[in-house]
Amino acid sequence: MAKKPQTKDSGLPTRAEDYSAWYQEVVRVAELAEHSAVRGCMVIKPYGYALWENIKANLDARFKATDPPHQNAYFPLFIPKSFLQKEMEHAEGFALECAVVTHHRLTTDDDGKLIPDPESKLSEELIVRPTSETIIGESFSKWVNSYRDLPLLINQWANVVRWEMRTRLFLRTAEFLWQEGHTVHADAEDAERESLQMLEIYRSFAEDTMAMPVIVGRKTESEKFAGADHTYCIEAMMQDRKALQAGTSHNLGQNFARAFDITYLSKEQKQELAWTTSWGVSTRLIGGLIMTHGDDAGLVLPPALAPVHVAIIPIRCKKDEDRAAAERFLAPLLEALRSKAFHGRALSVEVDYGKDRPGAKHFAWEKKGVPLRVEVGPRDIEQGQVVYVKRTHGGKQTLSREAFAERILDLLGEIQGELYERARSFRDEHTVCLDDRAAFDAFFTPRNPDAPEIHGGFVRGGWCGDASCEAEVKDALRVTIRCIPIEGELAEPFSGACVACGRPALAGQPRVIWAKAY
RNA sequence: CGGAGAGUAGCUCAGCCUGGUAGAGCGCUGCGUUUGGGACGCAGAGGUCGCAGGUUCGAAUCCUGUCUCUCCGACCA
Repeated sequence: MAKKPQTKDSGLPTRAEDYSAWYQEVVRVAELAEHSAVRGCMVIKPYGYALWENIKANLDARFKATDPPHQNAYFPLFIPKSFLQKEMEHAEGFALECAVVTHHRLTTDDDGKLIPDPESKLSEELIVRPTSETIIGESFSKWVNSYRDLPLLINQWANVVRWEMRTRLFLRTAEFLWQEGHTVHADAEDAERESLQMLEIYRSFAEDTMAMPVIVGRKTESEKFAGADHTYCIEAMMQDRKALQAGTSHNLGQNFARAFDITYLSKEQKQELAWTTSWGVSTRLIGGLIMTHGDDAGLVLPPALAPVHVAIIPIRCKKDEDRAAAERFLAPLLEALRSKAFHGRALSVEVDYGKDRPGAKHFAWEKKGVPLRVEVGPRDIEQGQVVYVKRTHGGKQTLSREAFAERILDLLGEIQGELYERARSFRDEHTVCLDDRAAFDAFFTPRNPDAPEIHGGFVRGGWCGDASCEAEVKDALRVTIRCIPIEGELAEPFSGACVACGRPALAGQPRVIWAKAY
């Protein structure tokens, strides 16, 4: 393992020193996940999984709250190879990273070692799902008969496997957890409406719940999902100024309906080919959360998703009578706090009666990103007050016990807002409009190529629309077009030149977002 | 999958060059003293040195193979 530089404050490498080491240490010290014995796969630990459960609960409610609502279902982990064969463009997109099941039984060889039983070779190999369009398409072709069956709006929460060569906890693992929505529509307009509706849910979840600002856009041909007509996405900027695709929504057109014969009888008594969409977000969002809000002291969590909202650290609680006094003082406070809810979730409050000294407890909860830490000592009990520290600022404040209980939702709301604002100004500070290739190259080139410092960001620049131009930039600088913005000022048409080649930018298209990406 | 680095206690690492049978700090357990931002004393537990072969009287150390992780590329949510 590479040597990890340490700072004496937090024991963590700093982001500026070594961003990658910082990320990995935050995942470790916050007890989110660890590497498993299986190559490329992670163990998600209870605190990390609690975060995922909160993400899941929030999104699940949003999916079910649409009109008409989406419903959850579950489809098999294994996909017959022939299903992938039916939509080759899609299959080719995943071919390089598929796990293939070839046998269904083990036996022992002459040395007593376990081997796949040659007698048990499958007549048709099974692919561990890298995504489920094909197997769900097969079901949908049976479920959809009439225009009355449409729209069909299904989501599944599942694990998927993509045999990645290079993995990083949460950001890219061979197996990951996600949700994948799959829908069927009577016409192109309704499918388009659906893919945009789900994109908007992702945007508001990212911004309102994760406090992570995103750019809403469309992928270029070369970046879109294989098999889709077009792909929408939300793109966020991490603190190393690289882009993270945080969610995607695909309008699949009639590609999968054609491959899997998803047809319906219309009102006009005609057999019609349906239109489908798919959309998903994954445990990668947790990586995004870490890299959007984390600081050199560790994880920082938005209150809307934090597994623990408030950590209470009693001072002097080892002796029975001291602990009893603390418990008596805290009982009404805990009751008041736990009866409240933030972003639809009851407040989670932990009292740390552990053996460590108070300072050690502060550091531990700070590393875990808990939004508010509260300190209650004998002096506070005497005066009926609590001392609290916001994770976003660190200064100690004092409030009466009752006032704190009354203010709690405001405090959490302030933290939620501060995190969003901080992330948005960071992104805006590192987003530039450029029209000149030399400036573009300089922007994306580190001063020290041997140990690249954090550099670059988002460039808003013109694009001629030519894929070979994209390829040339990617080859030269590892910079790609993250998206073509479709919302707000960013989506205003641009009539200048392509920042890469100087030819006129595509008419009616806005400046596109160029960046290095995860 | 290419290039580079690294696998020794839960974590961070020393020991390897020059072979002689396992170390430190932190963490963990017990007892005591402590407790308002990483406490201290005493006593303990914990490692077939990534794995498999080989050389040797003897391997953490030398050789071969293999697996895994990290970083940089290619590919990708």
